[in-house]
Amino acid sequence: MKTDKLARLQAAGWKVGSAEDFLQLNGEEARLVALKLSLISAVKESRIKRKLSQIDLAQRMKSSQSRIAKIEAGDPSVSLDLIVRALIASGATTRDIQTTFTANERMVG
Amino acid sequence: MKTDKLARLQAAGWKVGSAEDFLQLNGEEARLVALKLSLISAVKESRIKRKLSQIDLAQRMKSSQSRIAKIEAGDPSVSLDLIVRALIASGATTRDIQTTFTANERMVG
DNA sequence: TGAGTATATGTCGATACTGACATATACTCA
DNA sequence: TGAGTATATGTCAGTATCGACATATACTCA
Repeated sequence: MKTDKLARLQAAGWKVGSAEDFLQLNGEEARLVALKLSLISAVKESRIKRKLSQIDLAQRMKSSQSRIAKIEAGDPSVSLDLIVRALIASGATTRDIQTTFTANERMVG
Repeated sequence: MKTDKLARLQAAGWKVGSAEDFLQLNGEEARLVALKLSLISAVKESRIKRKLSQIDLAQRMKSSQSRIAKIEAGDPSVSLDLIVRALIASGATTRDIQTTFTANERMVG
């Protein structure tokens, strides 16, 4: 791609891809996935700790038992939003959430 | 609603709502919103700190300038997933993210 | 054994979210 | 003034994600 055209595209607000960008993104994607996995573990841990069934937790966050199962199974159809909602609804404390985040970040650097 | 019907619904995995649940959810919803706002601030801070334009950041995460603007404006069409992606892509360090989380949790209790 | 309870898996229609794209506003600086 | 650059706002079609729902599997315990 010509440099001037690239500059014009960038000026207009477009994303411009490259192999390097792709590799970089993979590293960041891995970091996000690692974070999700940490939060998922925290959800199950928090739920069990408070002796809540999946149905109990589902009621608390107005979701369904099958969604909770999918959250804990790491199903790809589950968003970070939903995971964090579940973590909050499960009664995880400030410190629980913080610790999860910290532990995850420590792992992935 | 009859109790036995409620029990059957619960056994089948359904959510069952109530005014109390609703109020509880609002508190948890507020907590999630507060978290999002903290992370949004962190994105802008991290981006500025590293002297990246919105276009630069958009390229890094294969998104568009307009999306970054919407993230930073707190547009309701932006998910937690996207905010965290932006935060990671902006080059926020382990400590930055951790600090954001800690500060947020301290605020919301 | 079989009834009760908890969890897992699969499907579906509705909605939320996405990047792409156009365009507007705002702020340099020559 | 006006060209260049950064940010903001609005729309849209495609895709991701949602809760709802059915059903399967697994584990107690009487």
